[in-house]
Amino acid sequence: MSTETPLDLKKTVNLPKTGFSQKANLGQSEPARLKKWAEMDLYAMIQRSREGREKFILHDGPPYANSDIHIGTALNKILKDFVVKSRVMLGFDSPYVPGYDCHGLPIELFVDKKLGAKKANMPAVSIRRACREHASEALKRQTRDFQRLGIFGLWDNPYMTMSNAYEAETARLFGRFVERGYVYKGARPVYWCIHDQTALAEAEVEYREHTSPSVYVKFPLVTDPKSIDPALEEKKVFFLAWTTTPWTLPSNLGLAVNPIFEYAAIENGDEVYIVASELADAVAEKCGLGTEARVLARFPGAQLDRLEARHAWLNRPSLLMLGEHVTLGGEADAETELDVKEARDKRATGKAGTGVVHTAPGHGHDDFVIGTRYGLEIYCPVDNAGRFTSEVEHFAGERVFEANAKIVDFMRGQGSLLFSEEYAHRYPHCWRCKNPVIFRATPQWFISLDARGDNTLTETDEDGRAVSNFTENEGDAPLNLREGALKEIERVKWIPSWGRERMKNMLKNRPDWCVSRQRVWGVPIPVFYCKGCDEAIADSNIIKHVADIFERETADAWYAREARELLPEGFACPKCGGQDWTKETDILDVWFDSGSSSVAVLEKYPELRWPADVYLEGGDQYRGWFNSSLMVGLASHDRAPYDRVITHGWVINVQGEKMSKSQGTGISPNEVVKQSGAEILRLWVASSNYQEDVRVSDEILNRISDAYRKMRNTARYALGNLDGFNPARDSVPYDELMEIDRWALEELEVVALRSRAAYEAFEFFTVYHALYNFCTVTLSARYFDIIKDRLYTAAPRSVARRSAQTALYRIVDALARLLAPVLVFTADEIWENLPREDERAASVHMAEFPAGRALVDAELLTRWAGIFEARDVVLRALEEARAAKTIGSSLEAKVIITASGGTHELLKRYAGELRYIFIVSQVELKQSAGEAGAPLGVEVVRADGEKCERCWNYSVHVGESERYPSLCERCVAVLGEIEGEQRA
RNA sequence: GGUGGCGUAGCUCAGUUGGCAUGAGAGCAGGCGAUCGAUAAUCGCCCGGUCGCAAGUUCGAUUCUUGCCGCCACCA
Repeated sequence: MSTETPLDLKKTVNLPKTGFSQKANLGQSEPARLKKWAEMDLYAMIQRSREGREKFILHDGPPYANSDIHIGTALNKILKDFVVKSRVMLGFDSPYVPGYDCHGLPIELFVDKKLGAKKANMPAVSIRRACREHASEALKRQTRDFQRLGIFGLWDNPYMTMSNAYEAETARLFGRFVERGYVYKGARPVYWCIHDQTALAEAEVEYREHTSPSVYVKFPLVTDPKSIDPALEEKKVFFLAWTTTPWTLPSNLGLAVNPIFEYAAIENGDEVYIVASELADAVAEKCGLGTEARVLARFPGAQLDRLEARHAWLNRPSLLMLGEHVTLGGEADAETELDVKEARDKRATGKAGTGVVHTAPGHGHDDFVIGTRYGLEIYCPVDNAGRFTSEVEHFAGERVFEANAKIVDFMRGQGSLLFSEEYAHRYPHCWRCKNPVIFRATPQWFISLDARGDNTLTETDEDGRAVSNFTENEGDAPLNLREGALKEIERVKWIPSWGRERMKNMLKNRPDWCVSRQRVWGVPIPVFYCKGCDEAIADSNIIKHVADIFERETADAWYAREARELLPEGFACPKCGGQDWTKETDILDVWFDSGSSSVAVLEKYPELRWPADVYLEGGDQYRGWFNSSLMVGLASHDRAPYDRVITHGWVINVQGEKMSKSQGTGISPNEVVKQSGAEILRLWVASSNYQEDVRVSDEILNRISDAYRKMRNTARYALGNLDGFNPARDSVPYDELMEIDRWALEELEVVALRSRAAYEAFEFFTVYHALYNFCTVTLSARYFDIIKDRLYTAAPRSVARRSAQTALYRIVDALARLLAPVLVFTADEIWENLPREDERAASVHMAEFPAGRALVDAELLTRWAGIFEARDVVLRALEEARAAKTIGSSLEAKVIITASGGTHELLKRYAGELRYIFIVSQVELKQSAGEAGAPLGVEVVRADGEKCERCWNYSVHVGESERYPSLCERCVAVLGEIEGEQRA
């Protein structure tokens, strides 16, 4: 026995100690850590650390460089970051080159507004400069915000669709389409303002109240009526069409009916009208034929295919066509594109139609599509100012809106009008001059989806691999773009899997790709026209020449230079030999720009490669970027530029409505970052099932903050109890660990396996829930609570304590790695606060996920599942005792358990441990003769003996030591150990 | 209107190849309590769901089928 003074009991308790603070203070700590990472150039370090590893390429879809980032943009970028970081930690070389979509209408419109009236007199080059500046500004801000979110990537050198190299490549790729025979010039209806005499984009029209004449027009059947139904023999049969744009009637070339509708022939005196059966009564009433239609015959719409009618008054055929776009009820019925919008808003509010749709291919989108399918001319006898051209009988020179009334009068006089009335509806207007617009076919450049490419690739790429795999058998005609795309869609992996179906459906019915835009902020369509003979020069060699100029000077060269300077020297028109040229004024659709990225980026950055392993974007990109990228991939490499496509849903609020900035329902990512930290936003993304729409609200973010704190505290507890622990020196071999410590490690193994698998499958929400549940239930509520006694009161270097520390160390080390892709900042902070180890990487982001063992000790886990079941029963009993005021703290309790059969055996095996597992002072185990499966009997009484001053357990041995009279036998022994160590 | 998707506790998610733990789980939130040696922490107990609605198939459906409703995206 020592004669020294007894130890200060408080000081012999091993309380947690760590530099890892409880409060995260993310608002300040995150920027500080970002600065540190920037100084050490962590991204480059990560890249170097993975040199030579298998590559995994996520190709960034470029966000639009217009405004500040939106919550949806944040969701997208954070998900991408999860992918890249987790692939790095799975051991891949996974670089990330972010990009920006810089051209296009919204920027140009913004600049228009800023320049105001000045713009009219400005040269295109100046406008483009202003656009370029605007995009640069926006992308700088976005870059700053993305970095603030903890997203790692090549931020110093992102790709920009407006860079000279990119613009040049875009032009070259257009040349590639030309070379393969996919490009043609044709007419297609677009919004047209007859006041400003310009085409308008969808975004440039606004809907306002407008009154139009609503007319029911008779088109006489030319085909023998008895071929439809014998009952119609010898009758005067008419198709009855409805429209609110009578001025498009002179351009009528056909009538559309829905093949799956039933149609009826209704009688009116000696005339018979064909309308949709379901609308027959409504039409009859409207047109004054009585309240009930007299039906002579009924037949399916499909039966009317390709029958011939005559124009309502012109001596010209009007072809019967079948179209799914024909609907019943609502105002969309007999309409051109202009009114279809209306139907969207008002859904079948009134039955104004007839089920027979007047079709003018030059004046409506549906009309155009169906007209093209049936080989009709895209007829548009209306000039830029909205006047009928001279070929229009009776109305030449009339302005279309004024012509409406004249046409109605004319039809009334001539007998083809059955009924007309004024009709109020919403109609598109020019956003600038506020006048109503029309739909009018104008010349545009198209990429054909059905033309056979007549110039298949024969080249090899840099790796010497043949890049043509379009045709499997020599001699077969090459697939066209549509067929090629469908084939590739089959091969690509879609996540979620229904993406394939969706992509296919979209592709099947899509019309040719109109790549013309009548704008200046973009890549010009590099085509020349001969002034002498009007020949269009769309030639891939010429385009290559132009692209090389773009490469040096940006595409501004198109506007800054004369045509002659852009063409090879001495170039003459192959048709007439002329040498005077004009330049095409249209620019390329921005989707062509971004669609070019796989080639313009993946093949240009040395760390990347074509094709990409994965594209990851919102579901709106099926028709957008996924599609345009696929087209460019096919034209350039005969293959999709991606092997996998992952899509995410939209960010919506609690009511399930989409986030809207204008309605103030949006949550700004920058606000969240400022108030709560980027970690919270990232954790929110991880917690959500992104494959569906993702909900966000203040409440949800608060929950996430709570979850963050819980995980942080869990890590902090482990770190605090590892103070002074040296893994190399103090670790206890696995086989010598106490069983509950092994249990914790087995549970860790299960979670680690699960998380790894979830990362591999891009199921981050599974990672989140697995890790969060592990922290709260397995660790905090169970393991940590149970080992607390041992950690605090056992001798610091005792095997018992080191056993727990060994487990804690491995757990928190693994936790940091597994959390790293999500909690980028916090995981790194945990990493820093782990006990030093020589081979530890400078940042958790250079480390890999825990390797994981193949085998888990399932038997051990099953045993402990049984123990914890019993524990739950005991805890309930303790709660009752607490309510009865028998005990307060659970250490004041002694638990008497009665069990039978297997349960008894199990508990007996751990008899010595039970008091620690239940966190009570004493446990008495009794065997009952009850049948197997009988409920556990639990009795709770006051613990025997006195409370030990040091460990707070109750013991009958307190007071037995003279030196430490207030201590239990355990603590007396521990203090002896400590004193021994101090002497040594 | 077309195509695709979603709908399990207040919130985020599990789960059910249709019953074989017949009583649908977890965490958070809420209520009550314990502790005061993870402390702007920690632990426990309790409350909470007619698995969107309605039919059908079946001995039996939240799970299968159909229809409907609601919400979202793309498109017309």
